[in-house]
Amino acid sequence: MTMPEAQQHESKTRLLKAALHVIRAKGYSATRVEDICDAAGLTKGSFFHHFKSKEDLALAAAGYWSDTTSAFFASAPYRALPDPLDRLLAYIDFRKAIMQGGLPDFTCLVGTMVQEIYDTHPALREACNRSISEHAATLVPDIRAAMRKRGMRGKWTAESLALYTQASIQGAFILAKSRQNAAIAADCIDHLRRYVELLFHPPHAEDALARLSHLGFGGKLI
Amino acid sequence: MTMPEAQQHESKTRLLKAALHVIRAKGYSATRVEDICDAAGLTKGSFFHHFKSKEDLALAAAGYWSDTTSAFFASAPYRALPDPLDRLLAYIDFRKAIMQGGLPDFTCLVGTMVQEIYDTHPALREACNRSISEHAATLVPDIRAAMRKRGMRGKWTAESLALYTQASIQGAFILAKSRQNAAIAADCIDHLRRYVELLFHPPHAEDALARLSHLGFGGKLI
DNA sequence: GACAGCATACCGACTGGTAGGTATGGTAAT
DNA sequence: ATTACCATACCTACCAGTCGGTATGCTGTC
Repeated sequence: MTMPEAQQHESKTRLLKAALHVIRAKGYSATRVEDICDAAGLTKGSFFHHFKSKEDLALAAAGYWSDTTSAFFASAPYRALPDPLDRLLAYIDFRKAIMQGGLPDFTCLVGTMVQEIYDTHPALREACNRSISEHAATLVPDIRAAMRKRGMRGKWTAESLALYTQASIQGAFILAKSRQNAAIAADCIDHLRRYVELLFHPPHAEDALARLSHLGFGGKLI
Repeated sequence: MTMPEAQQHESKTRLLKAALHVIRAKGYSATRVEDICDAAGLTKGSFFHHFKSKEDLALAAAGYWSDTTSAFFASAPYRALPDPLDRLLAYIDFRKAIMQGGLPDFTCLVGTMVQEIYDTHPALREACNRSISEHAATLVPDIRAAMRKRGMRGKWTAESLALYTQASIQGAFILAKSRQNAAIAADCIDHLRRYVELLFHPPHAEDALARLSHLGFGGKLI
């Protein structure tokens, strides 16, 4: 958690917001600090007054990203649902619903950056990792509660499922970028939702029996 | 498909192989052509003799990547399995098994590049897209055959499932990079495998009934 | 088989533009 | 008047791409 937004000067948050957009469009290495200044309507004087280097800005941007996104999800309406599994599924639906506008508008800043810098900028990598891991962690209580509610005896943990949702979403962004088309990302989210449904809502016994009879095992149970 | 490897001069493939490794470690924008030359043990003179620009190299690298990976998977032992679903699951197991060595060794070149350049290098983006899409397409016949074999009436298509496997794998790489640790990627692949199993091997009726009874619906069927 | 003629392959110094960062100065607020 | 904020001008390292040059073939011709 970085400093509350209200205390930051407007220019600083303008630079941060500009950074989010430009970096998501061009990647970290390819964005010049002047690109960010232009997008923010400021100059390098202002930039280097608020940030001591380009990497310092990236660190601040990762923190800003974490703060704004976590506030965004925490206040989303689906959070009010009473059932934990419903909340988890609604989270997935929400992730799909907010894929609006251009790719740089809904794509993940830290997922984009970490690919370029994981081997060369350790501090920045760790900031990205924190952002992803903390977001995933917000899903864990609901997953755990849903598991307990149905007495699940899985070979997987709530933590690993939470991280897997993030992997699916990040991968969906990569496909969307490669096709320059958000539709494929929505398809991926559908698969992710289906996975969670299958994990927690296994097919009804009717279906299972029908399927067994289709395979030649029918009647054994009855 | 680019030119057969045998016809290319050794130095050119040395540069291409070096590019695969360096770009996967540092990203496209941050790799200097001299980095690639150093890794290949050659000089810029040789580089610009074989490639007319850095982007030209990246295009060639994407083609080389497609060629070598598709040959690699086509000749993998699991391809000999008779059942299409077994082949699909074995593909997933294989993807997990080849996650060995450092991250730049098993990570995806085109998935890494496309994040940086999708908005600024259209030709390169398209090359990355071709590589991903063609690889995904190799899974479609097996998925389709497995669906037919069990008379599946899914709301999803073989193509979308094939692409989703790629999204999961790409996302797993992002998590692995952010944690500097391949183990998390393996966990993600386990979830992906579980999803495919659940899609094609729904739980046995015994389990389903047990679960229903646990929820208080037991006995209705019998 | 020797030699001319030419293409391919490679080297490494050089150039020109670029971009991160600095130095300096000006303005408004406290 | 001191400090925070921001703009302009400037510095300098870096890096994609160039270019002159060398070495090594390969091909036909006498």
